[in-house]
Amino acid sequence: MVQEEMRKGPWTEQEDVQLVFYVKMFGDRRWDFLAKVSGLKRSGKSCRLRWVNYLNPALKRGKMTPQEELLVLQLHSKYGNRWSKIAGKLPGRTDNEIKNYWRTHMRKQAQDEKKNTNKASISPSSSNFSNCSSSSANSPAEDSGTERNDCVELLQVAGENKIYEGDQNMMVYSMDEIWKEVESTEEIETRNDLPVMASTTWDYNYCPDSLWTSTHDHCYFDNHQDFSFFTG
DNA sequence: AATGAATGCAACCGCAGCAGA
DNA sequence: TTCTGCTGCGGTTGCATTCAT
Repeated sequence: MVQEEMRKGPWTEQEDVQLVFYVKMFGDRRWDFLAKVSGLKRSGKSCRLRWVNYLNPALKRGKMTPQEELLVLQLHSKYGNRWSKIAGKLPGRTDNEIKNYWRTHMRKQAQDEKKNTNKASISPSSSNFSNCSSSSANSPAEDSGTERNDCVELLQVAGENKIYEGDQNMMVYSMDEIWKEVESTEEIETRNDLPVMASTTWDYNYCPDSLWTSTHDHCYFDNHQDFSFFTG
């Protein structure tokens, strides 16, 4: 058999529409199958990535809020570079997004530190963010309690137990509330002994899962249906 | 206005883990 | 038990946009 050449690189609008359609139809599993039936000349892997990082309607778009940024810093100090784990605590954010954010953050931090060392004699106080995170870039701390306190402290410095009030639509959480949220999800996680769902699949309630679950081992695809209007 | 540097983000790659045959 | 294919993860790259000069 001649292997059909796979497309790579940026996705077109047409491809996006097509992928969304088929994911809605069959759910966000069995990516190889989806890639085949959709007629997209993409690998299953590529389709999954596109969906998870961009097309999934559960995703939040736009900049991270200060509380999300703070949470990322804290969770990173807890989990290290386990981005999917961190993303699991930030609904609507992807591991890729967090990873990118972290890289940017680290880059900024490195630059700031460079600057600070240059003028250390002038201004001895470095940023609170870097205090909070730098110690743990590659060594996740076991004891989250102290980090938590550090961050509460950080928040108090920033704004008396409240974070981010700039946008009226934005919820205002205390750090305790955020941590309660984190801990409660962990409790459920350990109690059920189930893996945390990646955030990107949360609230994916319109997916007709039954199309997959009817038979777990085999995917039945109704070939009689005409989807050619998409590929045409 | 032009251009080079910095930044942000989407996408790819390789690997590990898991489940089914 | 071993093999194979699929999925998901983390690291990395490359391109487009923004910023500074």
